[in-house]
Amino acid sequence: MKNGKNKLRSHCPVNYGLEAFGDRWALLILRDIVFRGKRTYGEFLKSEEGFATNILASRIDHLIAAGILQREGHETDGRKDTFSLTEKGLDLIPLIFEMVLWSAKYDSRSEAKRIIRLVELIKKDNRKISQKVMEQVKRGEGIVAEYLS
Amino acid sequence: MKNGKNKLRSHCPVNYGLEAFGDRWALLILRDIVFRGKRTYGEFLKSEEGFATNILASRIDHLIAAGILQREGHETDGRKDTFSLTEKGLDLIPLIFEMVLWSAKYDSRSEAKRIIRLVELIKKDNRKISQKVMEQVKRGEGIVAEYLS
DNA sequence: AAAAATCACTTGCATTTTGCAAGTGATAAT
DNA sequence: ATTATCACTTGCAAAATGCAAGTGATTTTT
Repeated sequence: MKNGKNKLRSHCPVNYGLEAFGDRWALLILRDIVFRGKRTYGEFLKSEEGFATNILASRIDHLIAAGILQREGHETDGRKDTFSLTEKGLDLIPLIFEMVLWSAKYDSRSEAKRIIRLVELIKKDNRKISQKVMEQVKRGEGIVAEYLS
Repeated sequence: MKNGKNKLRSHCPVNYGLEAFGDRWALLILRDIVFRGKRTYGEFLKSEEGFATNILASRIDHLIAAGILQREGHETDGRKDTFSLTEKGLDLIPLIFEMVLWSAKYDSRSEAKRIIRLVELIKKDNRKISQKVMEQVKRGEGIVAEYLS
């Protein structure tokens, strides 16, 4: 991974996206925030895909440098920081949802089966449901129960 | 990169997408096909981001194993193969378009400025324009002139 | 028909990135 | 005061990447 200070290889929109968030681990952090309402380093670390501690730290730094994530001190525990999506990060939700749609269609064992209601809503109007979810995530809720199963 | 035979780390829809096409180079191949109408190894190699020859070969293999790309013999030149998107690959176009939208919004130097018309159409109705572009790409046209500038 | 060029790779090797285990220093809980 | 928890960093082996230099199959040029 390159850090935010290196110049981009190109300003092609696809390449820009890739360099900003298109890293395997970086996108999983965003998923954890959006779908699981996670907010701290320790919570990210518990993800089933298995972050290495150094990689997680470096990806968080990268996302912050890219203006996608922001860090604040934890309200009650001085050891922790709280991470949340900036406006720029929230705007990635429609893209993540398209990814969910695609995987739901092509992965026969997709866990998207547990969020059929949400998948239907994305299919119907991604922009609309994304807007709604962006508000929820902004309030720190993650994907709420109403979309599950 | 892991090859198609390794099992997935998870069937989370986001992770599935990442393992299938969510590699820096893999997505650039798709971009080259969709936006530039490229079809051969040599054409991909010329991309401004600079593929290494071995990486390009391995990513093509990966995309084929993932069922996103397909290989056919070139019509007139026996040294070449022609690569094209499968149905599964074409279905990634809406996702790529969301990426373009996001980059257009946040990269002040985005080359998306040269496809303002297309960006507007995506904003208005991604599904609709994607459908149209899918047909064009299927015919081997890449993004056509009407969307440029 | 022979020689040269093109094309799609593969190979070898140095550099970079990853993944794991084991710290470390700060805060919190007991 | 002592121990645990948390968010990292460090060190190092293993894997992936990037580059240069092949290689073998066509195709083009002479």
